[in-house]
Amino acid sequence: MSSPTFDPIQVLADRFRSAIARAYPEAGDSDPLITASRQTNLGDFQSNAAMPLAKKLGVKPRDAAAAILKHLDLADLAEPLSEASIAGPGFINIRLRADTLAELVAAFDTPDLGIDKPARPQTIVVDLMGVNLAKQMHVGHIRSPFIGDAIARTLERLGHTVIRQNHVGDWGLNIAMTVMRIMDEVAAGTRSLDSLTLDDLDTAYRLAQASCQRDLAGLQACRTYGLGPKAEAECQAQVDGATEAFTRARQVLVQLQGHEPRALAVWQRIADVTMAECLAVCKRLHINVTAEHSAGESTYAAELAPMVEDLLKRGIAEESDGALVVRLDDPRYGAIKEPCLIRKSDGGFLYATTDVCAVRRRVQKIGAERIIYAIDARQNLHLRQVWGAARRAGYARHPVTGEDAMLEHAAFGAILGDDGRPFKTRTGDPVKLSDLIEQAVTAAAAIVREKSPDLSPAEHATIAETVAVAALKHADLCQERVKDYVFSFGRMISFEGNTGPYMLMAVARIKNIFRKAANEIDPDLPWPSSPLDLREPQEKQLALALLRYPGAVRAVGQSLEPHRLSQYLFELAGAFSSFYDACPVLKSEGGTRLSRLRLCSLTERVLTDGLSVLGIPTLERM
RNA sequence: GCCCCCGUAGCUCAGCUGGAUAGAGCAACGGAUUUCUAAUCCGUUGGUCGGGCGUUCGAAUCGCCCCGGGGGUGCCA
Repeated sequence: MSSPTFDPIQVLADRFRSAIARAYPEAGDSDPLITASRQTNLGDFQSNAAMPLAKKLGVKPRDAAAAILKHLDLADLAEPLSEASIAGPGFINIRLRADTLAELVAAFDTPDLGIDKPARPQTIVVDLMGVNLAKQMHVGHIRSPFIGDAIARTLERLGHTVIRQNHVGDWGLNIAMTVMRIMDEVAAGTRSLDSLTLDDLDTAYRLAQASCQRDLAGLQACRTYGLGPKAEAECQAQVDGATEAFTRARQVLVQLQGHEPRALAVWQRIADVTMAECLAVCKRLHINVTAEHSAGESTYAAELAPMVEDLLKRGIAEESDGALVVRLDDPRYGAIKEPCLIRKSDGGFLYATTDVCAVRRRVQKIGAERIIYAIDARQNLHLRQVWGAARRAGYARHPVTGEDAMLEHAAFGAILGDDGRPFKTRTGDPVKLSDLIEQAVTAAAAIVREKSPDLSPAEHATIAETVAVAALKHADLCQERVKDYVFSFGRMISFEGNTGPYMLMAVARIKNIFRKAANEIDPDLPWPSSPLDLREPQEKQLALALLRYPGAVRAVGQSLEPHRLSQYLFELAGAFSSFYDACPVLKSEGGTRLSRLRLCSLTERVLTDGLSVLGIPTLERM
């Protein structure tokens, strides 16, 4: 739990709780309902306790507020209370004393910035990537790792044990088709495995898909409309060819399943090429996903048949039209009409089979008490089916706690273009991720060169890279994840408003103050521990904003919505900008300067820490 | 058909377990710079919170019914 020493809401809640208990002993334990005031002209905090209390006891709300006030002693914390502190139907407004606020900020000024370890850390699996072999990464792939990594970092920051899982799509018939295609090309001497690139694979993947796709509709049309023997023969040839290719692809899949060395070598090469690119992108975007987080579908392949046997034997799975399903009508399993299909009538397994198997491994072997899926919102039904099946099978029951793991979908919407339709290039192709990053870096570089001409080209390059990455990630993470959002290159890279560059700028300005301070001021000045003197309104507002940090991080841990932290950080940066404008730091003197330096330092630490929790890198200067 | 998600200012979006006159940013307009980065700050203009009914002292928030948009829906992943 949170340490009560720095949190004004906790401190006030304690006082209100006892005041309420004295004013209305018959009321029992009543929530003081302390919140930060929305209008700062009325106060810093407010209690909404009087209204529900009055209702419960059948008295007038304002009378209840007056009674609470009568028993409330905040003289050491807040500015004097009076009748005027009661507003509207019974709100009680509180303004903290500057010295109290200073004490709270000093208590908050610890290495962990008010976020202490949980009494019992949880083991949490975050499913956050899911790239597919042989497919070029495009913008559609980016939300999962952005959001998933931010959630993972948040939970780590809160003291939990987080296991990232990159659920790589590296198995199944689609992959076998590509393996077949590459094997054919190698056999024909048109392809060298050594020089294989992801672009090559992307092309091969698409060609392979097409070659296995039987155009039955076309053939039917030829016959129906009598398009002539030639057209019909061509269509027939296509269908025959596709049928043959499809059959061969199935054979390749069998070879892969049997670890046939030649097919497996090609598969391994495809996996290596894809993963190298994927992990390089992660590294460049400061996404904490590395090789050790890979848990591809192929690693579950051998477990599927025994698992399905287990389900069948225990009567959890049943046959239906030749297929094997797990029914989920029971409310305990989600009350889902559509059953979870785990084996096709031809004996093949489906992605649901693998996903059920993944729940089992994550809970039974990894020990997950909570599994979070940072996955496209469209997968919601699929996930609920998988969870229902896993719970029904007992796979979700934690071996130690004996309780079902929490299974949560951190769903996200699509990235749209200006036209409100899914973000595509002018030609209609998906936007390649590497192209998007390059474009962002180029745009950032142009701005940095213009704004900071005094820096070296090497510095420009470094800064542009970081600004671009921050802009991209921030543009995604500042939005409510479940909604679609409109991607705007100009808005993202802008320094105005709630953007990555604006946030980096706030950090860089503070760093700049300390750079100057180191030159112009005795470096031994005791600002890190000097008393805070919060006399200006901007100083108070900044202090109040700082104290909200732990709550903002916890809110993300609970809601799995990183935009809440982003929103908070933007508000903190705004409070700092107002402070920066109104309160000179280096030009002030004595205690004021020391106090302001400490305030700056704290702000910088919170901003940097908060951005790092979101996975956004910061800069010393820009 | 059934299920899920979304609808807040001209645009892009916040709005916490229901709380006061619904907030930011952009755009528009007006100010502030011999200044620690003006890449900023301060102010003005702008909204029947998709519509209705209900619960409540109090609803953008909770419930029900509509309207509009998107998505999913047994043998692809």
